[in-house]
Amino acid sequence: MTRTHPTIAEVARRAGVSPATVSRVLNGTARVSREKVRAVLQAIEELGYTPSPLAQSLAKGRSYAVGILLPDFGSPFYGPILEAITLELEATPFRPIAVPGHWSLVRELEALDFLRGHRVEAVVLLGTSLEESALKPLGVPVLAFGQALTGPQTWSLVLDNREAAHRATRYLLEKGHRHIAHISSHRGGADVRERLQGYRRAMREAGLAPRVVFGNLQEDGGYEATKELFARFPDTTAIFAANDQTAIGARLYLYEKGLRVPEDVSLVGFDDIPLAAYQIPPLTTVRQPAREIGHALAQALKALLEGEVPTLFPIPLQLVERYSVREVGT
Amino acid sequence: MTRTHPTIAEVARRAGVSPATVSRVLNGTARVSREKVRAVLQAIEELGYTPSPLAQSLAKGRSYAVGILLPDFGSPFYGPILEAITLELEATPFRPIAVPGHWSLVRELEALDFLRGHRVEAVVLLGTSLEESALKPLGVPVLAFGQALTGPQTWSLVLDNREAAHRATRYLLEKGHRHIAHISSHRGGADVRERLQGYRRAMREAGLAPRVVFGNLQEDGGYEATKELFARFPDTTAIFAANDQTAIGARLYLYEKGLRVPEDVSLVGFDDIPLAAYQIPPLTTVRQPAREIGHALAQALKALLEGEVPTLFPIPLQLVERYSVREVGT
DNA sequence: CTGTTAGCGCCTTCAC
DNA sequence: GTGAAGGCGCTAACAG
Repeated sequence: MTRTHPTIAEVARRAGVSPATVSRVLNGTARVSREKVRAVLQAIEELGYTPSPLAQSLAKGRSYAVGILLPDFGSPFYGPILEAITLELEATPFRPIAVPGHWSLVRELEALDFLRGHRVEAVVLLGTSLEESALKPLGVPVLAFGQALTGPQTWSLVLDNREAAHRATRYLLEKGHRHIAHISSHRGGADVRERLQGYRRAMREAGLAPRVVFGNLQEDGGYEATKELFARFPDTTAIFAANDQTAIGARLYLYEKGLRVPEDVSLVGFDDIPLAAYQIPPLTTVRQPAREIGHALAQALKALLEGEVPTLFPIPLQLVERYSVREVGT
Repeated sequence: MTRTHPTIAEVARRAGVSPATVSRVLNGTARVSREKVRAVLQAIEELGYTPSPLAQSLAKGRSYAVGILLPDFGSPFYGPILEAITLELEATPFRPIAVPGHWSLVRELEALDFLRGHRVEAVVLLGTSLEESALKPLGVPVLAFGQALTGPQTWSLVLDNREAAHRATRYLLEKGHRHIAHISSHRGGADVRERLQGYRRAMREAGLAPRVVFGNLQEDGGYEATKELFARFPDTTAIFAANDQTAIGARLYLYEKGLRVPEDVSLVGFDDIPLAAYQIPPLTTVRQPAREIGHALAQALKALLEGEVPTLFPIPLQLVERYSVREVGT
């Protein structure tokens, strides 16, 4: 805050009008005579005046801020979603305050406190694992993605992870695989658990024993989990990973062990992060379209902020067939 | 902004003291008797009171906000740097306002206006391509990374991109490569241009003709640029890409054309994004350590905000040898 | 149409 | 130690 910021009073004085009039031309709150408008505009120009959002918020009684809670700014999945939301919000008077929860529940709660303190008018939750009760004190509408939250003033964009994971596993089954493993995680939101359930169901239906190991949803976790996987189940021919980063970590382990993809081991990811299509071989994965998700969320957000009830029609999850899966003889 | 937020006046009334006293216990501005402290604390607790940063900022005359301008929330390189800075700022009273410039100069200027409007107390520029003159109206200290800016109240964390690119190219030269291409970009900041210069110099010194094509610093641009590259120079045996994303795009093109890495074509990237180590084969690249960069920036920022002069000691750029380069016979 | 008067929620003198 | 005022920059009635 520099002392060099002119205030509305200075503009008023220079234009020979009252502060209220300046405010009026600024906000179009009421008609002002052409002459005064000109004078005000000119004064604003000359002074390089910009209204202080701080003061405006205080006076108007609203912050025009919306909180966006995501796990990590560096996430190749959530980063692009945040980008998409931000882009759409630019055309509105609302300004996003993005805060990372660093994959930790306490951090997420702190972040929520922070947002509450800043009087955000709505909150978007991306991939959190919050309890519904934690949202109570917020007192503002909440939009969740990655976990289905219910409750008053709470809406969720829920994609059918269970079904998609089931389909992905069946896909592997149909390609003739029998020894299919899943790399899940204890970290992450409900979506990750649902993928595990979808996998489990498909395996059960096929009369096969599930083989599940756990990572951290990051590349290193995928690598380690795969190491463990092959130590326990050396005959695994296909891996379905809970997300692309995990799949990419798995890929490296396979590479180092001389196991070819897809010749020796088939690999399926989840998310379709930008880099998935650029893996070697290009990764077959379940696509969660960041752009569309961001769009849907932003639309709902706008509705919410205008006091309307948002419509969150679900986005279909599609398996994108690339080249990391091969058909095997039964 | 909900009407349900208790104010300092309500706390005061409930505690049987004056608002000033509540403020004092809140900020430790002056000694308050033990009893009143207790009463105030209790009232705060019972009411679930949280001070409004808005009002505090207005009253104190400072925003405690710092602006962070980056190209894109989805960037695998800048995202992690933002994450690192944010993490370090959490222990301070300052709150980052991150805004994406979307790789466009006008957007960057708009973002600057936005930050100025919000009275940020300092600005961090990540990978922008702003003119020094654009910073003038900001009126707050600026910290730049990715382009060396000079001027009053302006500091830059400058890494020697030219030298690093020179070394990367020499590395390829020493491995026996002669037909070395560089994929640069017209997009991006000065650092990208400096890499081009470093490459050019190394080639010149070796008496070789440079072969340069341009992408957009994203994967798709790397792919296209490589296509163009091989159309024009089919005998290329090594590619030095201006960043990892470009290298990864190049990698896909090579894969599709049946050119093996590193057997047929060697590849070197720049940045060492998290996924670089997980490419197949793991990508040899010039490491720009996100964590350290974030740390250095955050430290300088703190110094700046306390009115000190920041010390921005340069961070060395190291070539990380992995497996995407092979030695060829001369 | 436009100026005056009150705040928004909080902090900071200034007296007591 | 503590309360009463005044003000941060702006908007929103309220009178003309």
